[in-house]
Amino acid sequence: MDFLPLLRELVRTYQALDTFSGQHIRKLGLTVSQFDVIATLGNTPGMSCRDIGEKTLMVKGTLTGVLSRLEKKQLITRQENPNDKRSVLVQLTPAGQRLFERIFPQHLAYLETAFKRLGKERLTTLQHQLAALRQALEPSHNT
Amino acid sequence: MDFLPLLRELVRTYQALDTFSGQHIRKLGLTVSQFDVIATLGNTPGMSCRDIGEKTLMVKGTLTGVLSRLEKKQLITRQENPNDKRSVLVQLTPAGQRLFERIFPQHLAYLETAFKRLGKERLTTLQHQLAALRQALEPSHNT
DNA sequence: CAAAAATAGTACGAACGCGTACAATATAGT
DNA sequence: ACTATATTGTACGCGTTCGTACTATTTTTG
Repeated sequence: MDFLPLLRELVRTYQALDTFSGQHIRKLGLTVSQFDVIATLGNTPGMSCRDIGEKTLMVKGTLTGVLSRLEKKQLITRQENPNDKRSVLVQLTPAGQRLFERIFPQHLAYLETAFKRLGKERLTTLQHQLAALRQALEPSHNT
Repeated sequence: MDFLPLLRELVRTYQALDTFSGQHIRKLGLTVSQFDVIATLGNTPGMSCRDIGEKTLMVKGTLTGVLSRLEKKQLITRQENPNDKRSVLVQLTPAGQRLFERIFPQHLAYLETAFKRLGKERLTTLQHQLAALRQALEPSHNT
């Protein structure tokens, strides 16, 4: 049971990130998930739900709801994709694009205030160590 | 923006842990949150909501709902605390205790299959590095 | 002691998050 | 071509998560 402290620390750190990020984003009028979608779609010609889910790490069922709320806010549009009628082309509206341009750099700068305290070196190390842990937890590794 | 890959990896690893743990727990008939509460209360004389929240990293509002569902399943009881009438004493029922004894060691062993792949050394290192990141993200550090 | 501030839980609404089931379409296998 | 299978997205239900407001008690303070 040597791993329990690490397990707890992982949860706490994740929560700390979510709180830190979320407090700022909520002031800008979005949720973290909504921000992630806006940030993903910014400066692109649009993407399918599948692609957005891959980038934002949301499962498709979750994404449907988030997109609907963004659509209601008139920040994105959903159009049919002529090449594949199963899929949907999601794009920022002009208002969505303006919002993106306003808040994305601002939020990145905000995040940087925290991360710059850790050297660039440590960021990479930590990232790799997390990846190793993740792989140990992933099903492909459990065959 | 050097930190974005780390940020993404943190989320992915957290999700991987949740999925890995959750798949097993759901088979045992509980959610991860419910399991956390059961595991926390096991082998104790009972605790207040405040203490449970501290151990499980749940905020009190979340805990209320989780406890109510466990109460409905007759796995815990809520009793008045005579010393402080604001607080509540939460305890496992006999059924809850039996469930704890049955699934807690089992789930620990399950988790260990993943964590044992990383040396004990790496567990500690990772834990400390996560703690450093968390502290950079916490409000006390932003004064 | 009396008023003010802190603490313990609950209530409630909004949004996730995930698993499952489903309909529509596309792709493979034969 | 035709059927079996895979993929895309939505619908839905359950449980969580969080913020805010609220009640009931301590505890602190003037």
